[in-house]
This record gives sequence, structure tokens and C-alpha cells, in this order.
Amino acid sequence: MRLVQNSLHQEVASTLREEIFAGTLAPGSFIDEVALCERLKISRTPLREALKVLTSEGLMRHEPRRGCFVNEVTEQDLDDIFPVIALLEGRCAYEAARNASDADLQELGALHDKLQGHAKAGRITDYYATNFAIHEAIILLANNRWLSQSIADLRKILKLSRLQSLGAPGRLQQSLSEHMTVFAALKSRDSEGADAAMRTHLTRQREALRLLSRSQNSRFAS
Amino acid sequence: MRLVQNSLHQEVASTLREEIFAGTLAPGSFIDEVALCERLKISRTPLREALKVLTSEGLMRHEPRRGCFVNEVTEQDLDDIFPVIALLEGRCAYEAARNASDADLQELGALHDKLQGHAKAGRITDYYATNFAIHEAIILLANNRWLSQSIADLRKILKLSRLQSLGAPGRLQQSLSEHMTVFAALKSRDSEGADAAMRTHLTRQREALRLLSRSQNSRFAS
DNA sequence: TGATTTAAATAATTATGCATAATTACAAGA
DNA sequence: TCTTGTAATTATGCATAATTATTTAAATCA
Repeated sequence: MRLVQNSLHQEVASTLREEIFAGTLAPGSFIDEVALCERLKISRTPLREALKVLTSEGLMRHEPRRGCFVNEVTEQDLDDIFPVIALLEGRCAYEAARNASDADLQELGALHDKLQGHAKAGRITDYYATNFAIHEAIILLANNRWLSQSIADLRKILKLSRLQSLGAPGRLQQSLSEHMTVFAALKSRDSEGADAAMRTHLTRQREALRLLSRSQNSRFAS
Repeated sequence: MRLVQNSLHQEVASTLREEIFAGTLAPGSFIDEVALCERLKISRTPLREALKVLTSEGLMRHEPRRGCFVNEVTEQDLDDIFPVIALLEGRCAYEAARNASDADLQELGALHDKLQGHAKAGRITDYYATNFAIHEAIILLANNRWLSQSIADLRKILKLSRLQSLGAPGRLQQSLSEHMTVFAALKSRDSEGADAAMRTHLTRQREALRLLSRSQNSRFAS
């Protein structure tokens, strides 16, 4: 017997969210409700409820009497979002520097050791995962539910664009160095320094992405 | 001929949002779907779709197999949210100082004149409206869609608590003075100053609220 | 032939019905 | 009287049916 933890529309929303992040549902694509229902073996009601959720998360848009479309992320969006995330995560680093216990710092230290290992070995996927874990840890240390929420909302939009800046030449090492600067500030309880270092890290991240997209555009434009 | 602008669930979501902000649907209260359907003269499907939207906006919560409840805002939430809004609107002021045209500043000036008039006459409701318009104008001048969005999301949660700090003795004058400081910085294109002044304004706002809620609690606790 | 209007098809939106889970009330026994 | 178990009621969740809008294509008129 199946004990239902989450309602179906929540499950469906999660599934679709993952498919969007994975690119299975490509940005700009139209949602054919009937087809999706058949593929997911559900009826239209829970699907439509899931679409409402994803729409108010900003992953989709709803055009009345036309249907739902997966949203696209423009370069302008990236230019808008990154400074805001930099501001918010900078604040997280600031708070983390004040809140972190010695045990917290030790755990963070272990994560940074892993990060260093991945960088040295050029394991981009692993680096990405550990990088993500570090950001999450610092956000958690800030201990501010709504600060976390705001960051999560914006990061969701970023994930929509499925960008991978770490492939850019030299970016892996640069990213590592920026992370170590943040961590050094955290260890020395330098909240202002941690704030600034985190903002720098995310600003550089945006710059790396911009360079990457430029080179891709010029490749296709020729 | 176009008959329907927005879908029904959007209309319903707006209606409910307003009722939540107005207190008709009180924080913590349970949503009786059938009763609401009868009151709004609609069926359950669009209502349920609207509830999904409000839930992912954070205005309601959904307990599986139990139903929807209007969310409550705690003092902890306020302590968390205000610093974040201060950060974000501070950034808006920073950007506004760089972006505003002379015409923009003139319009802002007119709003501040109105604000001053309302303060002098003690018209709290009017002051509140103009105050809101000024915040909106500055947010708009920042010209960053996602910055605006983040602020709007958080302000929605604040509105849930229906707080009114301006009734506190002296707060009206203090608020006015803070606004004039922000505006002065904007006029002199002092972006750092505008940032700092806006952060101060919102921090003081939180402090005024805290004093007010303390005095109310002590009144009821006696 | 081109444009405008109308009709039919297609797709989104809303309504309704039924099954299932949860809560409440009532009764029986300790 | 309190606790436990069972039955009845209430409400949610999902599927399907009905309705309404939009689009496309055809037909008629200028």
C-alpha cells in the first residue's frame, strides 16, 4: 500500500523542474499538456497545478488561453541576477564569519581540501559539486531563512540557463583561489573581508561566463 | 473580441492575496475550499490552482491531505527579512543614484514634497501611500528586473503581517528625515551615501516596529 | 483576386463526480 | 471518568466531462 507523503502535483513539479534543469524541457519550449500527461501517466489536473507552481517560481510563463512555455534566460537576466546573488551571498559570508563555530570551520576546511583536490586533478564535475556544497554550507551558516530563500529563488533561474563557466581555461584555478580567500576570511572572523571576497568570487564568475558565451557566439556567428 | 484577459485562477489568486493582506483571511486560518468556492461563486479547480500559486509565493502553506493554511509571520521572520530588504533596497538606491535622469529626480522631488506635506499634517494613510510610491520609484530607477522581483517577493511576506509602524510616536517625522537624507544623496549622485541612507531607513523601520510590538505585547500581557 | 466574415476544429479552462485519507464523535469497557 | 476503538462525517486529491475561447480554413462578397 502506498502511503502518500507529497501530493502528486508536488512530485510532478519536482520532476518537471529537474527536466527543465537537465534541458529535457528546453527553454522556450511549449508545454503540451495532453502529451505530458500521457508520458507521466497522470491526468491533467495535477499537471496543471504543477505548472502553476513552476510559473510562480519563474521557470515557466503562462499565456492565458495559449498555455505554458519554459522561460528563457537572457544575457540581460544574467547581468541582473549575478550582482544580486553576489550581494546576498556576500551577506551570507558576512554572517557566517560571525556565526560559524570551530566545528563548522573544520567541516568547511574539509570541503575546501576536497575542492583543492578536484581542482588539481581537473575533475570539473566533482569540483562543481563541492563548490555547490560550500556555497550551501555558507548560506546555511548565515542562519537566515529568508536570505536563503531569496538566493534559492534566484539560483533556480540561473540553473535554467544551464551554464558551466568552469570549462573556461584557467577558471578552475581562479575559482579555487577565490574560494580560499573567502575561507581565509571566515577563519579569521573577518566578516567584511568574507563579504567582499564572496562578492568578488561571484562577480568573476559572471565575467568568466560572459567570456565563454562571447567565444561561443563568435564561433557560431562566423 | 477578447472576452477573458486573465484566467480565473489568476483573478482568484489576486482576490485571495488582497483578502490576506486585508486580514479577511487571517494568518493561521484554515482554507475551507468548498466554503470559499461558494463565496466566490467558482468551482474548486480554479480555486485550488490559485492556492498553489499563493503557496509558492509563501503566503500560504500546504499540508498534504490536510489542506491550506494562511501563513503567519513571526518576529524572527521580521528580523530575518528586514536586513535583506535593507540590503536590496540599499542597492536600488545605489543604482538609482547613478541611473536617475534630471527629470527622474524632479519627479522624485515632487513625491518628497508631498511626503513632507503629509507628515506635517499628520496624514498617516497618505504618508504611507506616498512613502510606498517613493520606494517603488527608487526600485524602478535601479532598472534591474530581478532585484525588483526579490524585493517584491519579500515585501509580500511583510504585508502578510499587516504592520503599521508609522503610528509610533515620532516615527513619522523620523521616517521623513531619513527619506530626505536618501533623496539628498540621490540628488548629489552619491551612490554610496544613498545606499547607506536607505539601509539605515529600513533598519530604523524595523526598530520602530519592534518597539511597537513590545508595547502591544506588554499591554496584553498585563 | 483579395479581403472579410463565418464556421469548424483544436486546445485551454472550468465544473463535476468519485475514491481515499483524516478527523471527529460516540460508545463501550476498564 | 478516562481511555480506546470503531463508525460516520468531512475534506482533499485525482480523473473525466463539459464549456469556452482561439485559431485556422473555407466560403462568400466586394
